[in-house]
Amino acid sequence: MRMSKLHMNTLKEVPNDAVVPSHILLVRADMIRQGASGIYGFMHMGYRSLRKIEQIVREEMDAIGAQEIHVSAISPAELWQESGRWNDYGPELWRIKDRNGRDFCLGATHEEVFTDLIRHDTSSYRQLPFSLYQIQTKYRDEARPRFGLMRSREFVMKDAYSFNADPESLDETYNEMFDAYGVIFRRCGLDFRPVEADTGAIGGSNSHEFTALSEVGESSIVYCDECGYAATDERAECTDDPASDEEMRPLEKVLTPGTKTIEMVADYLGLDKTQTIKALLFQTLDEEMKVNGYVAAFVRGDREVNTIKLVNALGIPEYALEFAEEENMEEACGCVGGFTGPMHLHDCTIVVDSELTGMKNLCAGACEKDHHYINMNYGRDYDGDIVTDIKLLKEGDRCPKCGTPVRGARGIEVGQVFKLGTKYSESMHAVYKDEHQKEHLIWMGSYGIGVSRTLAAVVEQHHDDKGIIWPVAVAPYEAIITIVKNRDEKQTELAEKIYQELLSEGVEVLLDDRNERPGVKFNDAELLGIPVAITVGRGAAEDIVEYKLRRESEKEEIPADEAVRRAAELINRERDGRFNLGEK
RNA sequence: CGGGGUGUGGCGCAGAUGGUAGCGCGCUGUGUCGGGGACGCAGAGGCCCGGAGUUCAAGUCUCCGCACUCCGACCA
Repeated sequence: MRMSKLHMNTLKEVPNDAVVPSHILLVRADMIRQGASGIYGFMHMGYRSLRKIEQIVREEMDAIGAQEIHVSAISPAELWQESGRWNDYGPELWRIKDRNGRDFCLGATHEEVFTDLIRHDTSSYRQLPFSLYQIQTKYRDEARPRFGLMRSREFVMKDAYSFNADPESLDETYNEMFDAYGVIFRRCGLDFRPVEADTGAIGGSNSHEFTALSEVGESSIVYCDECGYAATDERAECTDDPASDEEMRPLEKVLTPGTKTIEMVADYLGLDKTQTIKALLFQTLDEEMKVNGYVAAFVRGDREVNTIKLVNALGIPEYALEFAEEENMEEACGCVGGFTGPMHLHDCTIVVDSELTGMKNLCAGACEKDHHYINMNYGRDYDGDIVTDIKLLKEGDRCPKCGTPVRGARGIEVGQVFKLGTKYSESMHAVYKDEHQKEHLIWMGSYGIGVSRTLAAVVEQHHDDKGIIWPVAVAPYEAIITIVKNRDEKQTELAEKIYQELLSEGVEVLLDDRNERPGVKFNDAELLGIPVAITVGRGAAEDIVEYKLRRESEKEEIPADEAVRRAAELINRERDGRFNLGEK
């Protein structure tokens, strides 16, 4: 590609609405452009990189025998009603009507569509197992799109679905997918961790998230260096502290004026936070998003409530739980803001973290202004409607597998795999017959990769203050030839020669033949992040060029032939990203 | 959804106390340049987000919308 013909307009200044590096750089390099909040289009450079990621995904899916298809991004409401997700998915599902008023939605994910697709023509165990996938634009009407491609309302996703005869077969496919995901993200040059995850709105029994490590990521994970355990913080089980063997002391109500927070109470009474009970008040919503109940959740004062565990314990979808409107709940349930405890509450579901049942003589709100109880004990003084683990695991807490303190990290969720089990085959009646004519539900798995988000994750992990540093495997172009002085025929001729030679070597190469000053060209080459840069300048008469890799700081003056040879060699070695597979 | 911020040429911004718009970048032409976002000269380009008010007069003041964005909630 001759850059004089390229339609591209790089930006010198940081766009005013971009805050994270991937967003800033992708916009500045004119790889993406915003259409509306959370809606982006891809310009030539960005689209090339996107397609490279797609291609890596495609190759690895094909390698494990998954078959690529392509269905519509629009699906009829009936399918979603059949599975129950027309309601369960919540406002994030982007609903549209046709001219006759018939309901549709833009596909947020395609479990229903794929299940429907195969249920009519899958009748025998002999047809199983198989997997289908597509690479397609997905739509989720996010409450808060942000950070460019990181969380957008329209995004490119690879979604795969497996159809298996039994749980063992599903396990096998799941493991193949899991391994393929590792290969895909390594080939893209990402530093990532697979972690145990919650199944969320997709459902199912078992799930792993692939998290690309990044400070600006929205996922929070914990992992154990000792035993290798890794999970999203919301998913991670917590180990309860051992039960106390203290004697139960008599319950006592004490005056604690103005102590609305755990810190204040603990200070005022001279207690450790572990001797207090923290209350969090929620309200639950029905399908019309109207309040239909209240929940009081209790954890030890030093802990945080994990709302994912809480909704799972309550058996409600995530969107149906939110913090309570305090006054309303006080009126309905008898709690008192800042002084709520597990006693004297009524008309609400009381959820008690399992750890509290073993703790003795704790301090909790008395549901009366400026008063707390001390020496409160589970079983004697209060009970819970639900008693289970609702704590958030934090850095430094004990690993649920081996007890070593875990570490925390942030990351970008670039992929997630689910064992769906029979959730969809049951609601949508997808069955097969075994060799004895007996009907069984099909076991399913679902496997997603956020392709456009992966692009953002690569940039997050590969950039410097000058711009992007693409790994060769996902670079829009692999090499760039910069002509320092366009008017110098020696330079243009040599650059042209190198250009042709690289093309004939199969290298994807940009020739910067624009009538610009060298500074502009160098800056663009670095902003765009092209892995190999060959500069044709004052040495042109002697056939000497400058050879530099974007990811390294040293430049070398070498003969043009050698530059071509070295560029082609490096690019051919790194082009498919497989050289990364040996790393770990 | 709650709380904040911002909407002014393509982009980034400035426009006290109301008087009909300016700067930098970019763009067009031209000349001098040519190894790190050059300089000179000459230009083009704006219903100041929308609507309704107040006023002799509104980018500026008042309401009401809308959009984008940040923090949180939500989502994954």
